[in-house]
Amino acid sequence: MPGRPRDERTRSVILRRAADIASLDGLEGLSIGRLATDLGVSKSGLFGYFGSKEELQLATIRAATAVYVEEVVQPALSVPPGLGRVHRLCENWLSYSQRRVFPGGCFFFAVNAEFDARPGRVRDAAVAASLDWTRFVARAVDDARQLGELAVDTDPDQLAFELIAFMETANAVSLLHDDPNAYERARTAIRRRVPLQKSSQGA
Amino acid sequence: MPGRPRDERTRSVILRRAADIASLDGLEGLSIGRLATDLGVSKSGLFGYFGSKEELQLATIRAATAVYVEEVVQPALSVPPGLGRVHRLCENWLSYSQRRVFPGGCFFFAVNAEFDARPGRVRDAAVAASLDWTRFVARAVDDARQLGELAVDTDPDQLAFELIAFMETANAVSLLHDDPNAYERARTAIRRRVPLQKSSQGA
DNA sequence: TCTAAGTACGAACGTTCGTGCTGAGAATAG
DNA sequence: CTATTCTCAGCACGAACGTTCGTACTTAGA
Repeated sequence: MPGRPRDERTRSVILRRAADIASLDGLEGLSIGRLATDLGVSKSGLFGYFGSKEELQLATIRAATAVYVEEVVQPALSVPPGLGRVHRLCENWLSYSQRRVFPGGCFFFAVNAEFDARPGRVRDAAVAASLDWTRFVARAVDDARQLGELAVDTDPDQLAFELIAFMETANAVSLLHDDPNAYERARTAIRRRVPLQKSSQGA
Repeated sequence: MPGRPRDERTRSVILRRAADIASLDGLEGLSIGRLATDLGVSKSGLFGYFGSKEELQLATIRAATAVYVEEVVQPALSVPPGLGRVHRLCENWLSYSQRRVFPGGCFFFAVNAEFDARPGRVRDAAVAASLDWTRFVARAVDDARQLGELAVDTDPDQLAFELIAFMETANAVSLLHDDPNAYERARTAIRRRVPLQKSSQGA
């Protein structure tokens, strides 16, 4: 049973690179031999860290999740609940995608599209991460609603759907058409959909 | 019939199946051996139709484009320009995704996400198809605007971005979370963003 | 009927994939 | 110091990949 007691720092270096590659070529396009060559270690040595390709893929998703939480989620939690947090959340996401924290744009956009029709543990992990994120956005929206900063009859899931749609499409368009305007389009759409300040129609 | 290229009907059967597989597993996950086994022909025989994997991928994109045009674009052209056509376009797209014309949802959503960061002819073809579609939607929106059915200061590219965002995200959410509500969310978002009938705020 | 063209086949090429096994060398315990 | 443990590189394996090749078989035209 290999995989466990190895150097933790080396492991995280491997996984950070794995996430970069996966954002570009997908988690299937990520091959152990190529990753090993890339990092200047042997294929079997790297393999020993994980024990199987599927474990490597799952570990890569966990590592990417940590980056995502640090880049997008955490800094939004430092803002009090309400519209401010909603906007901060969206801006963090757009910045995370635009700055190419992963060279292939949002890691999860790539992986979700790759595994959305392939059963297995990797898909399950991707689905769970996506669900967490969707709920987090909906919660932030609902907080703002309950604080009276959005109309009482606002459907948090519906609004979260629309905000996520703008963000992910900005990511997609920017990558595919190398069009930096995509992010400004998303920002415009978000501003149009969600008021910047508390409106006068609170409950 | 000497001199004729290989049987055109067989070729299109191959490509239709290739598009189905690619919508599920991507154009890289589409392997010649598997496709041949799937269709009950020899690998080399199938290979002879295309000459290289890249040519097979390009031909598959062309075949999928034909399906897309027939399912989404053509029937929208049968309704006169204006808001009606815009709504028809969106509804055709959502129906095409929801009915799983390709078993993995929208073929182009899968392929675009797969190749958005990989240079090459396949990417170029995907980009071109995406650009055509985006312009087609923006044109339909602009037609409606010029007919006075949308506010004169409507930005067609911006609105097209938002509509496409709703549609593609419905496709993604439906696949990943097996959530049929996703399409209704998109329809709700579209109705909210684009009036069903000509409003009173025309130019 | 004979010939030429052309399709589709099986076999095999070299490469890369994921995955085991083995053995050298470093680290650590007594 | 030796003895044990752990890590990683090297090598080999079988399978699958895209691709090439030689060759039966089919068919059109002379």
